[in-house]
Amino acid sequence: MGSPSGIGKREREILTAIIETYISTGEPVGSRTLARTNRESLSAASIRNVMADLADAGFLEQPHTSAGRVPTPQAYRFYVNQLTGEARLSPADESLIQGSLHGTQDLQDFLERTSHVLSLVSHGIGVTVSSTPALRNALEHVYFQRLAERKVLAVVVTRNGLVRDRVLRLPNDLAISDLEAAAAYINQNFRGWDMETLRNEIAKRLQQERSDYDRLMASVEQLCAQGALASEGPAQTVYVEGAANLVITEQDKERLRQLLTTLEEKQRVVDLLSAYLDARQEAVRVVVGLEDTMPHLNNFVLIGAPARVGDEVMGSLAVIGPTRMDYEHTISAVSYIARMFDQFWNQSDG
Amino acid sequence: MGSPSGIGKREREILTAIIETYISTGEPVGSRTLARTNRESLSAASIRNVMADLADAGFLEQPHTSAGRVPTPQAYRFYVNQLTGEARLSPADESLIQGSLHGTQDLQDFLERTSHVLSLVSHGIGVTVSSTPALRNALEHVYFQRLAERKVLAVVVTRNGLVRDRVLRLPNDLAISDLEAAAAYINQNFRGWDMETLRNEIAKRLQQERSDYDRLMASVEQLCAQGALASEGPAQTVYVEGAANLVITEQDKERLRQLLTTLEEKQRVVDLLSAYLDARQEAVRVVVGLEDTMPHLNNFVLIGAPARVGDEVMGSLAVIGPTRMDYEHTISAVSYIARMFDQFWNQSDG
DNA sequence: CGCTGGCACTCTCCGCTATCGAGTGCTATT
DNA sequence: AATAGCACTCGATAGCGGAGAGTGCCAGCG
Repeated sequence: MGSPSGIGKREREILTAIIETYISTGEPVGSRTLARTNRESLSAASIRNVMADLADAGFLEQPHTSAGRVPTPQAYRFYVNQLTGEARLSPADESLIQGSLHGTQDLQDFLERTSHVLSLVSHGIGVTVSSTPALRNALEHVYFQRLAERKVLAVVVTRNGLVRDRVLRLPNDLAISDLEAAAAYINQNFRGWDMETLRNEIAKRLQQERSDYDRLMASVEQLCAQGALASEGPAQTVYVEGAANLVITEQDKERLRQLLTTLEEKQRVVDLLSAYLDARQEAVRVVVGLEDTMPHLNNFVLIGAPARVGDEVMGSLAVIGPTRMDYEHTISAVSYIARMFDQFWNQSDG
Repeated sequence: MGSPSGIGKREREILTAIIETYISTGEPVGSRTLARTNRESLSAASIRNVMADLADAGFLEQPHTSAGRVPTPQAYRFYVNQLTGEARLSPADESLIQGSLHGTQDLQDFLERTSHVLSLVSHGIGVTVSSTPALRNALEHVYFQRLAERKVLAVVVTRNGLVRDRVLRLPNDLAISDLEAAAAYINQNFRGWDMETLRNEIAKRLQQERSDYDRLMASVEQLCAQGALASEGPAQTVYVEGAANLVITEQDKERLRQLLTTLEEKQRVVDLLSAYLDARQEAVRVVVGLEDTMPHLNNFVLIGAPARVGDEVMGSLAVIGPTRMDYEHTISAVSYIARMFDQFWNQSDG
């Protein structure tokens, strides 16, 4: 994949040069201009030959006959693979990120700020999603508050510091004491449990011990049935920022509209990230070729990483940007923030 | 204002006709086309005369000599004033709104959905903001959860159902029992209090009774100092949706970028709404001429209303759209949702 | 006196054509 | 195998001219 058979050093160098000039100029690059700008000057004609080969191999395309060549997704993949990944973030960007994230209070806050600063430094769209709580979603504490007749506020704190609140409408009214008992029962018995298995366990116990705990279990069951511990919760939080950057990138108005519409449908964004970002992988991942899953997103790349603390995945952060973007820079930014994330929570949890 | 001196019935009718055709076509309207489409057919020439007068009076403008006339902000204000406000929302829109808002759990949820549905029915930008809690912000319940050493989660439930959570870093560690005592103290003594006066009262009692409650009051004070009951809280929540609609409206790319950037800076949006939406007023308010406060927003209108339950203002909802938009329709939509808001909370609180 | 029709004039928009520049592919040459 | 030259293609740009829409003004009609 990284270096397909039949591609030698000369070809690789020229391909890289083409991609880099295309990224910086945005216009199809022709043999002549390339010959002029390139230091080890080969003649334009020789470059033409190489370009023809590269086009045959699927790395280059022509918008139309007699225009310059444009890199294909395959070319970008090649390019990304041969990046060293050693580029450092500029001090200016580092301090911008530090500044934006300073004083972060909790996960939601962090994700919101991150999506914003990502869009700033990458000139793309910054996207963050809190991890689907279905995975490793441990209960820290639950607490019920009676608001009105048959109306209860449930606040669930998960181990990773996510707070989820939800107003429940119950079929029967519960007294404050019932609620307190239910909360105490759940907190004592199930702290640290995964929400999903917790609900199953409660259902099971309900069967077995119906006679004993009758009143208590009835309350618990009623609360659970109304979704007090729903693991879907109020869906994942999704933050998308930097739509303005899209305007610069995209010339086709109709497509721009579609892109914005897509980004506003949060579920689509969640799907996109979860389709490509594997929670297990450690490093930054670059996906060229989003058009497979999302047709409007041809000519866009996803550069993302899981946001994790130790082993626990709390969410994902990503930049969606045009294929012609500064890869090294954006990759460093994403990985920098991902590292900051880990550090930040370790330091403040320890 | 509504009918400036020197403007008679004929002028009013023609002005209205001009505005309406401009709204529906989007193109400068000329005397000939107007003469053709209008039922009580005056000749084009007569209309020209009237148009010249209206232009002198500041209601119409010409993009260039020998183009049609375009309404000025002043014309829109006239137009909006003479609307009866009797238009009903179409059943389709009503059910769209009902459907989108069905199953709403809490205020944040409501505001988020509202901004979305507003953008859908108005083809503008839907904006909602939760009211600055500085006003009438009564404490319902507070609850503390120890997360780690010197790290405490504070969850504050306000009387209107807003839940605010915040992670506090304390200078000294507090035991779980300290936290429980502090919460109990606050809940018992200050339920229903305004957050601001509450903090002052605590400071006062701290002075007086230092000797007695020493340990308890120390905890309480520490928690307050770290902002457990901060009335600013994590700022107002702001929801902006429908950026895609902006794309259709706006032709100038640079301006589009600026608009999107502005809308992403939440504070700007809050400022905008609070500048024009008076919490005390009951009805829908239409503001033509946003360019005074926000230069990029020339050619945009704000149609908004406070979201209130009885006397309490919980937030505001608004549509920002191009000056040429369907005013009657949007006004009904905004007012419909504002009414639904009141109903919804009355019904579920009662 | 107000309304109307007519006329000359001014713009913008659209399509057509000619031209230019950048780029390609092929072939002859070193 | 690399290079230089040549003919050809295509997109972008500028200039031109006509069509359409609109205006202002003036003279005539009820």
